[in-house]
Amino acid sequence: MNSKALESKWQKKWEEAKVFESEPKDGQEKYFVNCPYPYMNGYLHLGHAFTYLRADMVSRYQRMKDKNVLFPFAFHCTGTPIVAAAQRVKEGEKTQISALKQMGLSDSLIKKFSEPEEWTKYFPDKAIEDLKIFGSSIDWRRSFITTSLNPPYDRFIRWQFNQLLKNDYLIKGSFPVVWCPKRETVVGDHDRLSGEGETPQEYTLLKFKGDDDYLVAATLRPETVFGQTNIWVDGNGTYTKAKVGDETWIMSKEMPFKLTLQGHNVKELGEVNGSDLVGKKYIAPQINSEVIVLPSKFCDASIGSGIVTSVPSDSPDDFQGLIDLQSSESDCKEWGLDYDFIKSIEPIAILDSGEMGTLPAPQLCKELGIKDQTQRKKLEKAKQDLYMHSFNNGIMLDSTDFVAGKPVEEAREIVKNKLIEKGQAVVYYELTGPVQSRWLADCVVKIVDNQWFLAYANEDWTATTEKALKQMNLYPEKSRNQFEYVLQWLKNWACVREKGLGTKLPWDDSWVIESLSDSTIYMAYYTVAHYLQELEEDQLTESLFDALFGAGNTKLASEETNIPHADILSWRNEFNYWYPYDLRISGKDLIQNHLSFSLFNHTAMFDSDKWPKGFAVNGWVLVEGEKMSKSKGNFFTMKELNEKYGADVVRFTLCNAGEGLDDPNWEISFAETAGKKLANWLSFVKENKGKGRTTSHPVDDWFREVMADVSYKAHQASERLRFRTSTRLLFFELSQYFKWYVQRTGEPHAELLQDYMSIITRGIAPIVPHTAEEAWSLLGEKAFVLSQPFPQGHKANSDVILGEDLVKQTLEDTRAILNLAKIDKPEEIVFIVAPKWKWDAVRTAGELADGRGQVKLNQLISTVMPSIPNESKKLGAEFLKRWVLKDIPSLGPDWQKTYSQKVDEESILTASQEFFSNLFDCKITVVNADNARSIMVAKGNQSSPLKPAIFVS
RNA sequence: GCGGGGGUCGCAUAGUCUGGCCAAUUGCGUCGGACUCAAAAUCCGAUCCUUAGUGGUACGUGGGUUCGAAUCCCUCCCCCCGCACCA
Repeated sequence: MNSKALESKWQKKWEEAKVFESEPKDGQEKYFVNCPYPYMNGYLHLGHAFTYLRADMVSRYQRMKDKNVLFPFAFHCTGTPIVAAAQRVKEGEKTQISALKQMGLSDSLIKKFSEPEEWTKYFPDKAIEDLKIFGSSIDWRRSFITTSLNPPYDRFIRWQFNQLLKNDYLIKGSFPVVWCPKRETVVGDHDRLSGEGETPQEYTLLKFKGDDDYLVAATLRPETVFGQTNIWVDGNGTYTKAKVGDETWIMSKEMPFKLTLQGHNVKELGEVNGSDLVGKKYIAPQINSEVIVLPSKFCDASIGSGIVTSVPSDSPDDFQGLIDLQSSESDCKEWGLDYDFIKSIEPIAILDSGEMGTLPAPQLCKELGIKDQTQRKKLEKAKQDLYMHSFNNGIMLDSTDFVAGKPVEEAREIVKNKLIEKGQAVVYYELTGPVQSRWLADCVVKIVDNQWFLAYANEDWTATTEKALKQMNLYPEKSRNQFEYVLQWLKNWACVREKGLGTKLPWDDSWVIESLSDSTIYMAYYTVAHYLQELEEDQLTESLFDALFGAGNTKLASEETNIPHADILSWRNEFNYWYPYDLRISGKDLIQNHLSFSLFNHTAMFDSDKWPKGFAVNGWVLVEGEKMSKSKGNFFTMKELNEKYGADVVRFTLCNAGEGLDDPNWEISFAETAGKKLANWLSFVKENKGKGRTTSHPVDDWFREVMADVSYKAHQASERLRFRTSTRLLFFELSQYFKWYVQRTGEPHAELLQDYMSIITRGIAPIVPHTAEEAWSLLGEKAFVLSQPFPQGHKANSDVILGEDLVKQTLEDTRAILNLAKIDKPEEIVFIVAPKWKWDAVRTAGELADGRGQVKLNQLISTVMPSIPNESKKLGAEFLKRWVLKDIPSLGPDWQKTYSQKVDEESILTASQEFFSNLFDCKITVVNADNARSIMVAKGNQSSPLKPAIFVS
């Protein structure tokens, strides 16, 4: 039977037996595991598969630990990407349509994809298919999609937001967004022709007071106002004069529109030539002294106001502009400027930037050899370097008044707020870079009023959430630092959008709840999803959700909904049975948003006994060490992988790809060979069922202990979700031991052979469930292996292990010697074991050893020498010296324990004589050094306990 | 820059918390051998240097602590994740 037929055979059996349809069971401990639902704008890929495999392995492992396991799954459709993509299909956009074609969709199907609904139907179906073929142990009855397309879930989210509002977790404010003026709409990354990743950036717009108007200049560095010496304008440009509020401002032509979008009341009055401004004087903010307007070539009308405040001490542009003017009397004359006055302008030191000094801009310009202000590239770099450097290292000088001595990072906020307070500046936004919408318009920043925020910055809420985090299990534990940091660092989250699929805000249907905010407590919904999904819309009342998930009255809910009271009670019990969830598994990128949001919302919505119990995070799947991407051609969907390799191979290789926070690395070459390894296991089981000898052999004890030991370690690893370690131990290492065992005994003992097959089959069942089921049935078992106990084992008996280690070590040493001596066919091999007196000496040394295992040589010699036979006294002294000075340091602190065990080297090696002689095809002699033949005495003197001397000829 | 995680024998990974039993796990690759007419598969052995074995060098760089460091401390270099309206 090929692997695919085998896999679907077992999937069908599981489905028929409904083993994954989880129901509460009194008296059985539950385990609820889940992972974030995928976004439904495409097929599931290798990256999804990794996280979902982890969830599935945990789920199956816990099942084998006799837990009642719930593993549900759902589909995320909230947000703009689906809507945007559907819109593109509607508009007949080529790239979008060819992307769908590449997914293998037919033309007629693609036509339907102009409606978002089609996406939310098609891809979930495909995802279910992929995950079923993958062998996922999911309770599919509880699945659903998000958004208003699914009324029960929609009502659940509405209930959640009503609760959040009622309990003051939502606050209102304003928020800057990227805006397309042509389409009059917010522009997300998915709606851009260019400028992906660009965001609104906050500037401080400084106001320079003139006789009857203001010049305005935007800056990212308000703390540098103390160093202002002049103002720059484009002398050849044209500016606009406009009424802003009650004041008259002069600014770039583009700016009035931007100001309007940012909530200002603007009325344009007319044009002003830049040249008319040159030479005028205005009062600069904060320093309240007059500064002169000067011409420059670097003023950019598309950013800010097209007017720039000049701080030559800390801005390379400003410094160079000034130098250029000061070195050209003719230019000054042309602009009608007083050359002597211009020459008298000097940079004013305002901050100490450490290694760059107190006048960093002049210094940097000199260092870089900048000649004039037209060297844009060099100046741009200088600006970038200086900006970062000062921000991180700068300390404000004493002359800077109320921020003296403060780091730049702090001073910036303080100065900005002070200027705003005094009416000398306002907050103003620009984009971090140009953005073009797919409606071919240049985008700008718009301030959205009435924006709702989830108040994650709220200190009380944060404190409660930190408490919840403290009680959680984290896998790996070292991710805790990151979580702790994020909880502190999270700001209020703008949780509603103007467009996209989703749930409408209950009290204002012009807003849609955004995708990260409608997915924070839905794990609770899973517990009763299969009931709620069957209800009529008018039954989905607030009182029902209160009764199920909150403190609501079940009788009241029953009356309002006409749902039998007993049903509501039983649903409520089911929620109480499963919740809280035990583990949520996701990629590490979700620590800083989704997982933390989820924790916040749990503390807001539920009592502490319903707070999450565990998070597991993992890295991003790499393919052959590279990031998976469509452009690199190493992008794999679950569908194609399932088809190409079969589920168990994908599971096996993905599991082996990595664990912990590191990025797992999936290797194609391993996937190519892994199928054989699994098939080999099945044939091994088939061939060896019921086989084995019934007589006993000395090495049987060893193998029994090894199996217990490996099982023990694998169990420990699995408890920590380290399934790769567990698989390596059971599937690879244990089979190495088995090979050795067969080598040693010729034929394994029947009972141990059956144990061996049972342990591995059960141990790999969470990882490769289909292969394991098949193996289990080949072993003659009727029940599913998925409900068998996971191997637990115990710590090994070290005496037994040590004896066999001696044989292994001796074999390795013998091989090494034969190899080095270049002897292919030895005639005789002699193992010369250490004499009794050496053992006695070593044990005595062990008794004399201190806490660190150290032994004083003098003390040892005087204690041991009397009992060493006369003829060996000289040898004895040498041996003791070597033992104390060389061997002990390399053996480690607890070396005594090893040597205090009962090991009879002579009899162990003698019992292995046949093994060695078969292997080397020669005579094997084991002899005690005391009885060594004369030619071997010298060799025999080299023997140590557990390290026999070896003589080959 | 900030916060977090890393850099290990051709590649990839374990070991680091709790220093010594670590020349260091496992997979892949490579080389040699067995089987075969041959190949694939499978099995056995080898895979830092040196050597009739217990030696030398080595876990990003440079220092330090220690009898002893892949493991602890400090410097520097490099890589990955996140830094928000994107799901």
